[in-house]
Amino acid sequence: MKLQHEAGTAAGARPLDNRTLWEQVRDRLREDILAGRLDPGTELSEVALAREFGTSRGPLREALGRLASEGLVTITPRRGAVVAQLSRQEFIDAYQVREALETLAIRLAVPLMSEAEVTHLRELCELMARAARDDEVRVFFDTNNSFHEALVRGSRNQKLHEVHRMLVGQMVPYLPRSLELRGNLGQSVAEHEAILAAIEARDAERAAELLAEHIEVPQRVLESDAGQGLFREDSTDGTHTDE
Amino acid sequence: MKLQHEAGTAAGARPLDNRTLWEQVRDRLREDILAGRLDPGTELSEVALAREFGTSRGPLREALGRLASEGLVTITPRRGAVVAQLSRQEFIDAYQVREALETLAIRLAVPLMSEAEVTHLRELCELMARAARDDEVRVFFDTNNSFHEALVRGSRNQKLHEVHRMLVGQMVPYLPRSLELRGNLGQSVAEHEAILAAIEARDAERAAELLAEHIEVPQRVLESDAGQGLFREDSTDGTHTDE
DNA sequence: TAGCTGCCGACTGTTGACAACCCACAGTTG
DNA sequence: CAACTGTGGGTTGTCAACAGTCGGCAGCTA
Repeated sequence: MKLQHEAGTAAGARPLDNRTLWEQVRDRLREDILAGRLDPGTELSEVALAREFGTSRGPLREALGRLASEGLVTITPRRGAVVAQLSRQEFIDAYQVREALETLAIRLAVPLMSEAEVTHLRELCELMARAARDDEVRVFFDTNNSFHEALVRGSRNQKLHEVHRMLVGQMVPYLPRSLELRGNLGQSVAEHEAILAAIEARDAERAAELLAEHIEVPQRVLESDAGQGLFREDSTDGTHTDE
Repeated sequence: MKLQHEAGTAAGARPLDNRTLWEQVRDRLREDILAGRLDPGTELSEVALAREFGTSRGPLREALGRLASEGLVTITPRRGAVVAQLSRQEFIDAYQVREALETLAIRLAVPLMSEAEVTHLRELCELMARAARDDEVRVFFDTNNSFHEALVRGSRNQKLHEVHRMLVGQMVPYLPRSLELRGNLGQSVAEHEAILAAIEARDAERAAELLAEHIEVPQRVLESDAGQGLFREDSTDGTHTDE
């Protein structure tokens, strides 16, 4: 093996912009979707977007294709691409899977996380508390995501991290609205603090239980009657691409 | 809404081949990888494959891109594509995630599966027993996969099914070899039968426990010392595409 | 001989054009 | 008036060609 390869370029010698065009397009589109600037169901015309980004249709097709594999857009052959829509059932399904993933994550993470990582969690928790107090839903939402992602990162499981990010990515466009459903943010903050306490006590089992309960909250709300209008009603095809 | 849209074409009126070229290419490449006809690390040249399939490079690039998002191939910008390789650590990681997913699946599936589905599981179990007796590793391997997939399908959770298929797809090229590590196939058959018994008794909790133990078997073997030469040693980058 | 420099071949990234397809709309027919 | 059919605009699918980049090799220099 040579001696190049990552880990050597900390900062200051970055290769300018070695990314290809379609990678840049993909990342920008992903950002737009995740930030809510592109609502689910929005049609994504290749020519229009190509004009907008100043490229040809090639890189755009490539980008759309990747985002489709991530579940962020839905491509129908010869019909075009739209920002992915989740039916209520699909969203509930995703929530269940997410619960299983994060439960695994916290079980792995509790004995593995460093003090610094736990401290970081505490900071995020305090940020959430402040955002809840000031009713800054957007900040609360982002911090909440950071908290859960930090947990997953703490598991030291790369595949878990990948799968989790993909799944959460699909849910993100709907999360702000489901957060509002959750009722007061205060309770959510309390739940996070309880989880954090269990982590600080290095009690993996209790942390996992609390996390499972925490994640189940919006799920129950959805399974009841509230929040009917958030999702499209027909459950024909959602994201599946083949077979 | 009109009255077209799937659900009307059961069989016999298929639209010949409405699939696009790149979809066909993707599916054939995926088959080749999953069936082991293309070993991990094999270089996938666009021009060579385009000639082989009789298309231009366009559809091929598209297909390779999708497979990359599925984790089946690894694309390095300006360097080309290779069949994805997993490090031992990544494989262990995937096994852990798979365990969490299938545990969730069986918990959901046990109260939901119909008698017909359980019967199907029993048939698969018997097929595995026969394959194990005759030492037909390939048949055993395929049937084993069918068994686990049937469990996931029984959960009625679409997202779970998607994520599971993606993950298993990444593991498949390495599974036959890890199956050999597992030792005698007989024990595996016994484990499956125990799981099936718990399902037939509609005991979700016991089924989940047994399944977790069952999946952990090859994991433990890997974490010990055996099977060192199966994976590449460097753990630089595996499948991650960004961030 | 060891190390560096510059070229060369091969590959991928990107583009623009052409062809095929789908949907919507208008016109026609009963 | 309702339903069907033909046409047109706009979209995506595919192709072939061009341009840029990378890695290896030959040749030069010390």
